[in-house]
Amino acid sequence: MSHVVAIPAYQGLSGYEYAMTLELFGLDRPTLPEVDYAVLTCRVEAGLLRTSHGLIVEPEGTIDDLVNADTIIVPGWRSVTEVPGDPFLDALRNAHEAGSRIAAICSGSFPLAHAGLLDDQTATTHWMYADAFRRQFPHIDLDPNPLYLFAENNVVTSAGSSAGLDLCLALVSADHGVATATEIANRMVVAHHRPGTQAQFTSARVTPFAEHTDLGPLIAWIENNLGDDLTIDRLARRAHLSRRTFIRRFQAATGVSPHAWITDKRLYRARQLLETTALTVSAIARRTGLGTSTNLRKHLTNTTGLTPTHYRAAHRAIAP
DNA sequence: AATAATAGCCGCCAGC
DNA sequence: TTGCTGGCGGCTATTA
Repeated sequence: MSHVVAIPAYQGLSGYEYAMTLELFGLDRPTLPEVDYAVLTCRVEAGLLRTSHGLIVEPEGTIDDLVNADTIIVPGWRSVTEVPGDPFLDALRNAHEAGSRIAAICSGSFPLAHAGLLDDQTATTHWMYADAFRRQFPHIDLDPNPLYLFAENNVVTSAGSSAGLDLCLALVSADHGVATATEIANRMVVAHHRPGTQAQFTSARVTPFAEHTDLGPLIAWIENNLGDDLTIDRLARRAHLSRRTFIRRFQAATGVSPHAWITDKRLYRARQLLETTALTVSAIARRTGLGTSTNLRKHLTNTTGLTPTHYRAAHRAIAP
């Protein structure tokens, strides 16, 4: 009997995540007979359903079908403030009660949280929504770092958009083993199966507000001098602040500690150099302030899961 | 892969 | 009082 994967559809859902889930679980793969998923899209709200970008979707099933699903994949919910209607929340609760595995992509974790399915669990979501999530659900332990996270109660949450693909592959892996998941990943031409523990890409989250603070000029200077020996003492002196105050002010401005922020920037620069130049890894490490190639390698694998060589190869494949 | 040295970080608290 | 500062001590993370 097929393993039923239900995808609830509502007004303003994420079309990308909806389609990605359909593609992964719905595509017929005759050469992988053991992979026997039956996808059922389920209408949660009445009327003409459009994705956040206006695509019209026409689900086959209804909200009542959720309870019979083996797995439910909840694509991005339209709002971090709007509480979904009770019928949807009840359906999620009933399905969970009945033993369905429930997975959320990106802001899809919000309906799960509203339904109480994440109470006293550890969950994740897109890093941009982390604050909104924590404010509304203080009793849920939110970890904004991983790509996806299996809670203890048969519920899984994941970070933004593409992390949903990693999540879905992880589900396949749980159902049919790593080899099958890898095979599917290869067919979808997804470069690699990334582990859930891999960090969400963080560079973007740290700068936007920083330049409007009193440390703005210093932060700009740091970005232009990543190759220098940037110790806390030197930076504090340059800012005419004590060590202690510098660290505090820096965190207030960027949200992360100086060292974490600088390493993030250095790695980002290193990635650019790996992509666009033929410099040796050691040279890139030196130039970006990461020091040694070993160190560069460590940070790169932590964040992307790829070694420098593989990282280069992956980008060459796209842009020779 | 394990280790030792070093630097970063943070709670605490007194002082302005 | 409140709020920010910054020195100290020591634990933790990072690096070589």
